[in-house]
Amino acid sequence: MVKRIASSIKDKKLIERRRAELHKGAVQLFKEKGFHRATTREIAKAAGFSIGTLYEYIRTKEDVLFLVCDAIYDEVKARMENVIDTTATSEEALYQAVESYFQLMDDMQDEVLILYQEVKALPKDAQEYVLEKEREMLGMFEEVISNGFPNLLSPQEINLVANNLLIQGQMWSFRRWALQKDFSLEEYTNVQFQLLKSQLAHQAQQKGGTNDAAARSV
Amino acid sequence: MVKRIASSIKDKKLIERRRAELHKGAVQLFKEKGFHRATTREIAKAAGFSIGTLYEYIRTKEDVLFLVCDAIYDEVKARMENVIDTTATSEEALYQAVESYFQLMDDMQDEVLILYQEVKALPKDAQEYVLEKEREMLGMFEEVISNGFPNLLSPQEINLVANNLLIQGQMWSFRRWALQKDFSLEEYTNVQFQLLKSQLAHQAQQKGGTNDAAARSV
Amino acid sequence: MVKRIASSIKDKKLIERRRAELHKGAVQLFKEKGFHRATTREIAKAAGFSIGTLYEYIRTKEDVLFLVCDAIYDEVKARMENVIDTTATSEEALYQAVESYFQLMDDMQDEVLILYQEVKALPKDAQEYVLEKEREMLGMFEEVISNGFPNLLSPQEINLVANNLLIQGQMWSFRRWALQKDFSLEEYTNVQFQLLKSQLAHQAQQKGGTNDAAARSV
Amino acid sequence: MVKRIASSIKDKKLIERRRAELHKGAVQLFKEKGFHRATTREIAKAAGFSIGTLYEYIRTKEDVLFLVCDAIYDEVKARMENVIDTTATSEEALYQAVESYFQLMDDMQDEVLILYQEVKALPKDAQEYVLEKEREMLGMFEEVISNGFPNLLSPQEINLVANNLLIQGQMWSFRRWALQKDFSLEEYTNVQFQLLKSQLAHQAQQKGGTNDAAARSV
DNA sequence: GATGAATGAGGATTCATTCAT
DNA sequence: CATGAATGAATCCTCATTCAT
Repeated sequence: MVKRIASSIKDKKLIERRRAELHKGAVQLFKEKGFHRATTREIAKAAGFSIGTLYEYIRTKEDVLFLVCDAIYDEVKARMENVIDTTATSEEALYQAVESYFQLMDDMQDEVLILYQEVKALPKDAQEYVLEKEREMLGMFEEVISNGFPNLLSPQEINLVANNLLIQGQMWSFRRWALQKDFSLEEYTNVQFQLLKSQLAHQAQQKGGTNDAAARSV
Repeated sequence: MVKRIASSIKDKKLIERRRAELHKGAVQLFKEKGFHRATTREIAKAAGFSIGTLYEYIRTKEDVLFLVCDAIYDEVKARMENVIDTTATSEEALYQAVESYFQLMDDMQDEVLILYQEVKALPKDAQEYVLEKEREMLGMFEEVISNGFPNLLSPQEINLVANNLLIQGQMWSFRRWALQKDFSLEEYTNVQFQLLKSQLAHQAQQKGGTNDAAARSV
Repeated sequence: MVKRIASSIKDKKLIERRRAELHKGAVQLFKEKGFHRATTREIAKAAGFSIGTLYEYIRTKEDVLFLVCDAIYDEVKARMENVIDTTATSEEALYQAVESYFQLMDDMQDEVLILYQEVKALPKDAQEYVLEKEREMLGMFEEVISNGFPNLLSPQEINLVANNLLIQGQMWSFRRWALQKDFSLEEYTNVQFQLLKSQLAHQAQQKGGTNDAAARSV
Repeated sequence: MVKRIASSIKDKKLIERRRAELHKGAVQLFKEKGFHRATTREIAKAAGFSIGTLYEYIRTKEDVLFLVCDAIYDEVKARMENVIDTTATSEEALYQAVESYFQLMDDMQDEVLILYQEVKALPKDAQEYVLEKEREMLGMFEEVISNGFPNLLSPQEINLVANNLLIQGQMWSFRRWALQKDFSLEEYTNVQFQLLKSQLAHQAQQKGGTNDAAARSV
């Protein structure tokens, strides 16, 4: 499942270091000009090395984009894993997850935007790889939801709520023009929370269960 | 606010006809290869005329993209106006609007995808124009919501619910890989409805109002 | 067997004209710098058009080389066909053929040299095509020899004599440094003739045939 | 006339050893890809050392080619000197020389091919050096011919027969596609012998000399 | 109005060579 | 002596755009 980018450099540590520099420069550059308008020379410059050196660490321009996308998911995963307890049975776990996720999307706004706008520029197999990563994220949220509110939602509903949450986080980045002038991140998080709670609480009510977490929590 | 694409052709009818052909060919082509990978020659061919003729109806390649985007919004607007009654005070009006909108997003999946992936390739002023169109859409939904459920939600909440609905329609297209294998459009619409209703009903309940539409409707 | 080079130009006549210009410029250039050292821009310039125009008539740099090689064989074939009578049963026919061939090799010295030095730069399939052309040439000589001196030589001997003649013509070009300071073309032709005659005459003698053309002719 | 390739290494033995490795790897590589398509990195790898080390033993890529060409002539010379007696006055000496030479060309097919296809890639002065080597070879053959058959042929005829023999040996390599499917090396040698003898015998006959070696030998 | 040949700026990629370790 | 990371000039090719017919 892991996709490796070939490099003619032998020193593994060096590859890692250089690619981190590359990632940083490229994100900045892609944010400004987009992937297509950025030339390989500009990418090299932004990363702080020569065009020749750039090509010691990648094979094609598309590799740079993939490197960026891959690194984004690595960081998202790393940060979410620190925060999420997929076995916790409390509603708190869900809220905690959502809050952390929204915070993460706020921290990585530029990266998320790039992800949204440039994936289709990736070669087909890399696109597939990215989708797989998204599916992992989705699975994580589904788990948190179903653990937090067992027996409350149908699998289909869980799936949909997870999808909704996922893109609500991402839209904070790609619809910033619509949201960030009316909401602070805290407000955004709170209101989306409130609406989510309403959904769950009402569902719980419908089920009639009085000992139900969602119902109580409202 | 309306942006006009210059053309050296005088006959208005002809321009319209040609641009319709252009739109159709271009959408198909952009769906397959994306805007950047499509060459002007391919665009001309897909539209059924020569490269020389293409440039009689547009000035730059970006114009083609803008033409496509513009036409999308024109159609969205036309179809939504037929269906939406922004003055209706019934919850039904909202549900009606959402259902129509989701149906529209299903009909225009390819176009929506292009919109999502290629706007950043537009020149800045055209991007601004597209954002304005999105704002109009947003305003429309806000109106339907606030008319359907007066006094139920705060302006901020209305804004957020409208944004959520808008992208829920669009994600049916751009997350089709995650949604369309688990949902038919009808199912998708129904479940999202249900969740929306839950939100509104629960909000109504909180407000304690017994004469409230949302509360009754559940 | 015919290999076509793709072109985006529709006018067949134009293609032919332009490619003739291309051939002429390229031969001159390749003679001076060799194929590898010649840049595509230089090729375009030598042919009298822009780099963009060059690529309207070929797809890759290698195509230029193939075009040149192909044109060489076309001309060789055209000129030899005018001169050779493969059905003639006279020794004169052979001598006539050889003389014309040597003259041709003299006229096309630069082209022959290019052929010798650059074929291996062609893509595999084009190399195969060139070999096929050489085989045709070989067959032509074999026919002239066996018609000119029926029953004198074994097929193997015919094959070898044909090969010898073929490269004796070509070496006039590629070993010019060794030959052209000691021989005029006429001398070279005469001496090689004389040696060839000796071979045939002696073979005839060996066979004891007194009515044999080769024996008498000496 | 000897061209020295500069090296920064002091140890003469080491230089010689390294260059032998280099020669071996390079011939193999050039045979497969040709000189131009082979990169210096590939050359280094084929020789079994690093790119840095390669450049300790040569100064430019062309040096590698020259090294190869030079080594070829060294071996040709060494092997021919063992075999040829340029003072012998017997026809046998010539036949002996030719047979050995053809055998040598068979043994060094790949090298000969490289020589034919890549000399023009050498710098001008190196090309001159190679020509000089060829002239030496030519002189050797001329001597063997004129010693073997004194007074039989004019200097011009000797020159031409020598040239013919030389390239008949080489064409066994560069026209292998035409020859090696119809002839074994032995057959090729025998038939070319026979034809050569015919020439000489007939010449002798013409001269009327009855005590002549060539005439008797047939 | 329509056509398509011509243009050349621009961009991705390669690779011979160097030099610090 | 050996290594291999770094360099950037050089090169092939593409493609948006123009304009004469």
